[in-house]
Amino acid sequence: MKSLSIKDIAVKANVSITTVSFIINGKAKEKSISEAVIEKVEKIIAESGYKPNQIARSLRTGNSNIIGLIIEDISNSFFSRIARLIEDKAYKRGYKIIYSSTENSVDKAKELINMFKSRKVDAYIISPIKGIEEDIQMLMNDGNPVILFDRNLPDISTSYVGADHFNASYQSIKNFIDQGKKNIALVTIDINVAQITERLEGYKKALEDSGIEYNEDLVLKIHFNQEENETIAQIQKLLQHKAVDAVLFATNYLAISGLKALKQIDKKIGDDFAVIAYDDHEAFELHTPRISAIQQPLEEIAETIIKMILNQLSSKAKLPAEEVIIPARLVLRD
Amino acid sequence: MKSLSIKDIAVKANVSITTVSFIINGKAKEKSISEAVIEKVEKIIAESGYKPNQIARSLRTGNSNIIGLIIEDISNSFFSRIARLIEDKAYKRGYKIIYSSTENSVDKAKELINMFKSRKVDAYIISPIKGIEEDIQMLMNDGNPVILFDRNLPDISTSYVGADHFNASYQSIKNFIDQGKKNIALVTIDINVAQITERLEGYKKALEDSGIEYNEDLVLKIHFNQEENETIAQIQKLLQHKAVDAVLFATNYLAISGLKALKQIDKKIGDDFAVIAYDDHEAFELHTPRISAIQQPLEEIAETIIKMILNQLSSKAKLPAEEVIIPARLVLRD
DNA sequence: AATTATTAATAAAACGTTTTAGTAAGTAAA
DNA sequence: TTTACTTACTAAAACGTTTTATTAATAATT
Repeated sequence: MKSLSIKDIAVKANVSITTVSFIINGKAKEKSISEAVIEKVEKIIAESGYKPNQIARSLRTGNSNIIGLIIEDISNSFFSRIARLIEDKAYKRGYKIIYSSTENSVDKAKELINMFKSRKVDAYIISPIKGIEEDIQMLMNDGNPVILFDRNLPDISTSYVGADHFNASYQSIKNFIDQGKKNIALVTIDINVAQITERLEGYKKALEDSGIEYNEDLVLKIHFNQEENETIAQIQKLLQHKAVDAVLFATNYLAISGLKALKQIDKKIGDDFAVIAYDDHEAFELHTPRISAIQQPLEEIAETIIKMILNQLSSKAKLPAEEVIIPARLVLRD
Repeated sequence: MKSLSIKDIAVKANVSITTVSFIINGKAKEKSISEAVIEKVEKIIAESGYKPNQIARSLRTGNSNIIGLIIEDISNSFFSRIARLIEDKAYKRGYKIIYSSTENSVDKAKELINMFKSRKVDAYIISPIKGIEEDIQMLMNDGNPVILFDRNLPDISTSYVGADHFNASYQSIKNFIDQGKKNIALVTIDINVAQITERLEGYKKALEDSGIEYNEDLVLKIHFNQEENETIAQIQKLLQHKAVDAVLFATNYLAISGLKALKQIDKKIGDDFAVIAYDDHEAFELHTPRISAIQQPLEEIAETIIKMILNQLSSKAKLPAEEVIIPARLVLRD
């Protein structure tokens, strides 16, 4: 019933708790425990199926081998895919992930940080939202490794990994222009984070560089958590009333709403109307016609995050904040 | 730097650790601590931002307020959506979720169970795979609440929550037959779990009840983790060489592969060829034509799981295993 | 006046580890 | 023959809580 403790093993082997602990932790050699004892204890451990209590271990050592992952919403495919990759890579290095979704709520994000803190996670991977700068700063002051990803907070100096949103957006618009598009719309959200504003900046710069005047009416900013029906209606209005010949959607779910919008009105994607989505989605490959998309290099982002975390964990000194910007890829379809 | 402990609070308030602990845990009244002391201590706690160390707490009390969630793959939308719902509902009741993906590997699943065990999670929610029956039985023997979902293990008596796969499948095939379909195919996977075999049984029974003979050539069993390209090729072969006039895909990712397969060959979904997918997906609503799908009641499943877990957690005695089968819904499109 | 209850608090044990600081016995060096 | 090292092992403290048992003072009851 009750699970075995190190003491039970010690009694069975007729040695001290200390000795068992040394053996468990691979310090037997270093602490000059005899071969005979090592073997005996290891045998007993294997036979009994004893597993050290990680909680007691954490309490004593102060670390948990757990990394906290805070994202916006695990049911969004961008996050679930990256979570899966991070989980995988962390697992291979002996770390577990606890994740939780903020749902874009500052309060929930703060609560999550507190809960991770009181569970003594070893490091934090956060896709942040505005309003938690102070909490993040406190984590760093306390000496915790913290890596932001996807979104960066400008007012705070943290390590960050993300795609080159500005350039990806710039290239997409350039691509439209090269195809001869004149009235290029952008459908984005009204969230004030770098990752989103960069997409707008890329859009503006590409127009400017090609001598096309920026027209505010062609930029639709969707309220970040409104009902999808309203979003669809707004997009329909944008696309019906203007001579729009190309659209960049700043997120994949906006693009999905956009495609739903198009289904209901008389506007077909084709030679005289082009669409690109930011962040790929299974539906785009399947859509008729197939939808072009900007792919963020998920694998590379996850790998970089884990490497940076492990670096910080293994270095005693606090490392300087490091920003890694990874190019995104424009995948043209049909 | 170093975080505050209950001792720091006790010293500051000039009371004992015990007193502080009673106050933190809402036992002040019951233990007849005076109003004055309660106020003083609470003020100090609020001002200092002290948060109890959950690890120490867990070590002492033996529970963690954490529920372990073991699923196949968090990047699969069925699981990520259900994970999100479970997380949400658990959170509202004061529980946190740690999830991890098994990737359909027995070894990884066993490891995960061990890791949850050594972290003393309070309960387990598992979408199981064959081969871990013993480990699950051990969890239950140790008195842990365990709920299986999505898939059930026949050889073991556990609480289970899942959709009525047999009937959903049966209804779908009936629907095809009512439309006059004669050569109805099933594309499924070669995994031997109840949830998948029930879909096959529903298919067979519906044919039988309508006097259509079961034809093995119309059932394609895909190897569960093969390359998608091969899957697509196999589906194409099935659909090209037979006079197939309807297909039920037993999972949403098989349906997606199927739609990709159809894109490449000369077979259009329409009056003389119908398709239904098991488990809905964003892409289906968007596809031209829109794809009919069987929707599992995610919300209801998640809610039932959490209720059952909380029930088991709050009851001292071990409750008998309970199976809840929830009807699924066939959503016909276009 | 002596006993019993109540109130308001606390000391100390326990949870299961890791790790520091030993000890005791044998070996090598002086 | 001391002195110093090495080998093989262990006792006990510490991590930060919760909880049981206890105390001391005051109030209520006989």
